[in-house]
Amino acid sequence: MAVTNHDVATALREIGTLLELTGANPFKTRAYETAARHIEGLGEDVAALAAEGGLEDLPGVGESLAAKITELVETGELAYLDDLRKKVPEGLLEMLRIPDLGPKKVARLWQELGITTVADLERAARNGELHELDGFGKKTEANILEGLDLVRRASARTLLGDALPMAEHIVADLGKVSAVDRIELAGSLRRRRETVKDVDVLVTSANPDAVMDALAGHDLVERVTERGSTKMSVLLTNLMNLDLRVVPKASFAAALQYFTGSADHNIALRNLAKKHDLKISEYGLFDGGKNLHPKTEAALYKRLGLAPIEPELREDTGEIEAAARDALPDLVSLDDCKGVIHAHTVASDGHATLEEMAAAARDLGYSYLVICEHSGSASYANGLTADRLREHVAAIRALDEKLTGFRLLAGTEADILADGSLDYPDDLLAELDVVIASVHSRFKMTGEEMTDRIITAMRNPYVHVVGHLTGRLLLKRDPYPVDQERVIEAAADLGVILEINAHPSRLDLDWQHTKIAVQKGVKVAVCPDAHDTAGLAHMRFGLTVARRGWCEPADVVNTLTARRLVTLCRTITADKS
DNA sequence: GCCGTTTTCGGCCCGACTGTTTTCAGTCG
Repeated sequence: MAVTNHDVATALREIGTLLELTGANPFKTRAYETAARHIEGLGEDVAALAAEGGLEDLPGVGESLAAKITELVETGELAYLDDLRKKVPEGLLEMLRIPDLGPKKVARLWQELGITTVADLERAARNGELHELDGFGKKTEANILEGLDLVRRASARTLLGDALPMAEHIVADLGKVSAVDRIELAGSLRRRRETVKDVDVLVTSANPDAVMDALAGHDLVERVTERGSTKMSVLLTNLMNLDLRVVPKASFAAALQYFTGSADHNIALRNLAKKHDLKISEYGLFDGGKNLHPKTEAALYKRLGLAPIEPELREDTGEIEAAARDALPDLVSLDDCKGVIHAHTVASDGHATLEEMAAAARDLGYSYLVICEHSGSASYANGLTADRLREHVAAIRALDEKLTGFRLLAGTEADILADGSLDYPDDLLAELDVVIASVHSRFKMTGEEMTDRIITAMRNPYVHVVGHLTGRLLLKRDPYPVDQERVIEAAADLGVILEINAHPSRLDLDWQHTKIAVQKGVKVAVCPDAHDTAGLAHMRFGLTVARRGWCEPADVVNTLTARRLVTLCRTITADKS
């Protein structure tokens, strides 16, 4: 299997981490991480770029890294990484996951006490061997044991779909506290990352202690882990960490920008500030010793010669350069979406009726809903045989007739069989308004077989949309191997739409490939994959992917009216026939 | 290891908090 951009980025990151553990120059380790990030966000194949000799044009890639990347993509191996792996015990990487244990401490535990695994570490901590070490005290030893316990109980990351509602609930409650002046969610939640490690909340207040007391007493707070005069950390009941920062009123905009991140975006922004002889911190934008106190984030960006950058775009993947040229996308929003595509009902594995789903979609302000049940091969999901689908289409048409001011459209989420065919006959598919084709079985093919399978399905004239392209379940199941770039090329070529499955566990396409797809002119459909009326709210999470993927309204087919969506699908079929 | 509107060498974002320290290193974001 060819070496992908992701493989290269992973290898470079591992080198960075291993170098940290060997006590290398921290700027050298950072260089590996920077390069990894740029390669992961790259819109083209790094192997192809290596073949053309263009690697050194990439930001963060110089002579040395270009040689290593070339070796990796040409041979599938990297001697430098293999050597590092031989030098550094594998268990040290696992130890780094423990809070407050960083590369320096782990390296000392390894070199001075011979600790190479988490099991060694726990035994040594319980035996009181750690506090003998210079710079390690009894408190550190106890914290390591506590951290070990936490790592075992908590998953490292939390789904956006779980974390965001919880964080919004806490922010709303704190907002009612009289000592709170302004309060905003910051960090990766504000950027709407698909999974998050913790919650960042920013507050201005004349009485920080009162705010901290209120947080400490909140129902969703398990215990306080850190509390200073401007910063507090708590462990939430779901074992997520929440950081609260209190800043002066005049610093709010700078602090919001700062604590929203990402770290990479902020580093790039600070470098840009330096070129303007300015300095940025969470307290403001400084010209010499003078704080310019930007009133809004937009004002801060403007002072640096940049158009305002939406939080979802702040990943240092080209947004700063685009802002400098005033070439940022006009991001799609939920309000732009006129209709919902991809919902199930009791006919397959959903929990609500056609009537209930249609009413719920209309109540949310949408003007149409496309019903897409599973097909017969998805027997586990009570998928519809051809005969049952014919009856179901008739029921959808009949209900659509009765509804006023709202359209109910007939679709399917048909299984893509192992050979790339669908399990419905063409004459039946031709009756449907929207045909989504998805892989739900036989995940263990090679990447090449899987990619061929999906592209074969896309060539079927009646297929309008490819569902959840990689089949990933966030924090649970890795994507099956599929060459997403090749599928995107095929979609551009065939005019096929790619689904952004909006279920919080999927968010598939991911935002990185969404960005690549729309850059190539591919349209996307944000699909809640709703199995009940509450599931229609997943649209919100799908939109975060679209926005992080630089989608404008015209890139997203949900912004079309029902009539225009049906016309688009007919055109796709006609163009392929 | 990368990079240059001052630089091909000497920088590399910046600050809060904790714990182990009597002035600071490590970690985190």
